[in-house]
Amino acid sequence: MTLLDHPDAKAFILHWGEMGTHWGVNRSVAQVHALLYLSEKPVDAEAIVEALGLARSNVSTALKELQTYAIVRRVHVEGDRRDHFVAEGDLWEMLMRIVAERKRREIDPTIALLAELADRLRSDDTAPAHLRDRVVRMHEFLSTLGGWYEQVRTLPKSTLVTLMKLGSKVARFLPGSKAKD
Amino acid sequence: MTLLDHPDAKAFILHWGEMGTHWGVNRSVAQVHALLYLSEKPVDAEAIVEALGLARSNVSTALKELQTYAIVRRVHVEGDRRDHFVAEGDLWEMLMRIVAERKRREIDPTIALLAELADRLRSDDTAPAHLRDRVVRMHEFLSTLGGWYEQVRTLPKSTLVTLMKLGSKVARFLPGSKAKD
DNA sequence: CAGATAATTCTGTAAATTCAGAAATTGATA
DNA sequence: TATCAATTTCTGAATTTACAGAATTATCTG
Repeated sequence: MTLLDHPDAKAFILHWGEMGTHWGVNRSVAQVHALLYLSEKPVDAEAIVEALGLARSNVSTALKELQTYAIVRRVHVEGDRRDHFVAEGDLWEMLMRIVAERKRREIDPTIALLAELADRLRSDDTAPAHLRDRVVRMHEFLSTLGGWYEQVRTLPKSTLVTLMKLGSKVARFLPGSKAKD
Repeated sequence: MTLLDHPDAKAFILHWGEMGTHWGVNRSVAQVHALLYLSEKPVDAEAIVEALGLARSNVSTALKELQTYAIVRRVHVEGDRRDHFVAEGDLWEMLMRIVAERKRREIDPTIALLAELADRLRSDDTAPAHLRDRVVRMHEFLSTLGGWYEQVRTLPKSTLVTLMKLGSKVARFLPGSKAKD
């Protein structure tokens, strides 16, 4: 593969793989994603195998995982019966989808558990007050954060980008703020 | 330890430990943190060992790690020469510190690498245009995100809480928005 | 300063994760 | 419906990571 011959492409892919391992995604998954992200055209599984030196099976698993994150999709290339794959090119979109999936997998179940614990502790006289307080607080915190996320994700991307470009200047527009920096 | 006898405390700690493994922190570190978070009083290392059934060495390592995140600190308890530890109780503060540390450890080096790659690709005629474009875009994206974070973290916590409670309603206050929901 | 206790670092082992190859399945074509 | 390519699933091996215990270093007390 010609793309992979480029040392900077290789550096990107290797680094991306390491990043993955620090963020709860396995190295192969992250590398496959990096390769697809850099690639101009849809790539088939066999080409990924050759480019990254992974086993066919791993590539298959990685592609499946990336598709559940919805940051890679299967496309059909005319005159070729093999499946080809492309990565989401819009980075903002990519980030949103990863966040959505991780929330679904990990945060939501955590909130559910905390709700249960908090609920039980509230009606348990024998429970140490401090324990109750801490669990309730954590539940409230994550729920608030989750609720905020659910709201913000409904905003159009353009609004989000505007907000981000504003940076700390958002504060200016809040009601009750004397407009200064 | 009396706190740990409570089944809900145990459930919290175990779940927190699993969460850790999905977010790039090892189980012991997350469990020690959970225990300290739930505990009313400062806890010494030996007590943690007994409560969680970990080796003394692991507890030592975990405490060190939590201190580099600055979400646990050492406190002195009168009349006891052993070190005792307490977790940050303000959850918002806790989150900010974790984010800060992970950015420092993982995001900043990534941005630095991308800057280097993007720079080299810009002055490399032989590089595929698409590769250059993708790397440059990723660099810009992460830089923007990083810059946004650096700005937002300077805002007072109260402002941040206000912003969060506002949720999607922030959009209303942006210049050029016809105030509706 | 000697003895004791606490804390950290080092090292071998256990556990968990990742991954390659084999086997099984799917699905397209003739 | 038989065949062949493509893809996925399963399983054992290899690598990596987490951890317990031993050894070392630091700190406190009398």
